[in-house]
Amino acid sequence: MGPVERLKPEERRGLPELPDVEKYPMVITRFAPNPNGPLHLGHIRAALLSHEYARRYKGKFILRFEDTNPENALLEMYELIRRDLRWLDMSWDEEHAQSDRLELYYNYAEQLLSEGKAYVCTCSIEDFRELRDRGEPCPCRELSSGEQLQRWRRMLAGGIAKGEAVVRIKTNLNHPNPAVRDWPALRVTAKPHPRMEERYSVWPLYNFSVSIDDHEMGVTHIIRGKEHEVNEQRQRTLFEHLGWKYPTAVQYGRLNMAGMALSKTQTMQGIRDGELTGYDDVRLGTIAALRRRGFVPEAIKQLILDIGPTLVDSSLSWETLYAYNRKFSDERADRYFFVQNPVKVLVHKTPDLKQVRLRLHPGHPEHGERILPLAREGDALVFYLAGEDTTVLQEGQIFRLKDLMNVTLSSKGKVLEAEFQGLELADVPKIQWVSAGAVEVEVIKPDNSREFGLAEPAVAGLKVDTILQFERYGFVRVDAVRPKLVAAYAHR
RNA sequence: GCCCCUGUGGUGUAGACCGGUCAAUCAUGCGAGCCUCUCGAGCUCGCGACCCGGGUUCAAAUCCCGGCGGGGGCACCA
Repeated sequence: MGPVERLKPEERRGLPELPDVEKYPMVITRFAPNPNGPLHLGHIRAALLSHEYARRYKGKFILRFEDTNPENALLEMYELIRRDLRWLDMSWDEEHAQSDRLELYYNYAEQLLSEGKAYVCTCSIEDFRELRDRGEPCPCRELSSGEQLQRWRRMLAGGIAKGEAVVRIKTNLNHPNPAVRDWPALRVTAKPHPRMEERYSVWPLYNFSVSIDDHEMGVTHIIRGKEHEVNEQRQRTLFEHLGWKYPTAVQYGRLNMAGMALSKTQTMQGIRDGELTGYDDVRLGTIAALRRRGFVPEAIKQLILDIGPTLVDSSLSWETLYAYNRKFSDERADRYFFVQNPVKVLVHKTPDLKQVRLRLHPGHPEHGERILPLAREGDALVFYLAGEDTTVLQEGQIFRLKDLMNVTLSSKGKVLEAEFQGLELADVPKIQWVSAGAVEVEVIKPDNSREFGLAEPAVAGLKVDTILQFERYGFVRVDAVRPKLVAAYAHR
């Protein structure tokens, strides 16, 4: 139906246009991770969207480490995060760490205190909350700016212990959401910072440093998760105090991966307890884990961009990720034979064959060939077949050793025996096999369980990080080659 | 409890702001077939959705109201 109408192919896929682009001379976005844990799919969504938009509008993309909590920032994370971004082919035009910018935050804090737009609160958190929930000011709020500055200097000089004082931004005390009222901007911390060590003991809180940096760095579009809705309201109050224009905000919903814990806290806890093997434990949804399993960055990127910046929560299935990944892996991955739980089979009455040469990739002859040598034992050729394949086979059944020969299973006794039938391609079940020079392989499955088997000799020359397909088994990445070959499993 | 967001097939999305061309897009999934010396890939065909109820209108997935469902936030974390 609609024969003419249907021809219209102009259906635009990809991200929607960013709002307000015309209001700015240049689009500037940022990715602002807390270096307290590994990046996962959820973080990457923020990064990828921000990066993609910056590139689309020929703007600027900033990487900013939000490391203002000395309690949980981890030195190793800065580089792991950069690595993950590079792996996903993201480049950034500027890089900052908030821990380098404390003087800047202090200056603004002082300005706000002297202008009566902020105050140093020494109330206990319980007392403050009680007043706040009633919409009433705490006693500290009423003090003169001179007294505020005095308190502030005492904070900076180390005269106030952790938890004893906090700088609050004044807001409307009747704001409908109590969480927004007189929110905290800077606090005293006790632990040394991984980068700055003992140099500072007063650290800004998220909403304060984010606001200042977004303004100072000229960020035009803030793309972030909807869990920041209330934070945005808080930040707007600060922008008003300082007479700044709030950037355009774009929010997206939560991204759930079926059956996968994306939580940073849980991940870190698991690693500490030894429940998980590391940031790249194959059970995790971290970028490091996906990389380890052999997912290709383009697949992850395309999937995330296809989901786009929708405000609705999405729960992704692994199947979808697999489908995206197969598209890329299938093109690139060379093929090899692998038999899980190998079972020995003797094939009698065969021609005198020594080896067989096969293409590395069925669709790409230019990838080259591999050689599978054949082992002989007396008058028979020796093969190893996957245990599961042999249990299904019946005595008398004819099947084909793929790319080699047809045989009939003659005995399923203690040793499996078969008889040669012919070389010509036949319409019978085809199964993978290995013979001489087979290599032991350990496969790490996505649940971190192990499977063992033998692969053809050609895999011995593979390097770590190679992505390949074990035919009829799945796509894997070479995770280690010594002391033995270990492969991490991605998917079928 | 309080503040806020959201609801299109099994899943992820397009369409919604500017109602009609939407008997609703694309992908994935599932089913059938073709192709292929892999249970992978590719090709063809098929299955499958506008949360519910009102209202506005000649006309509603699209606008309004109510209900129900899902989610986020209410840290001296980010």
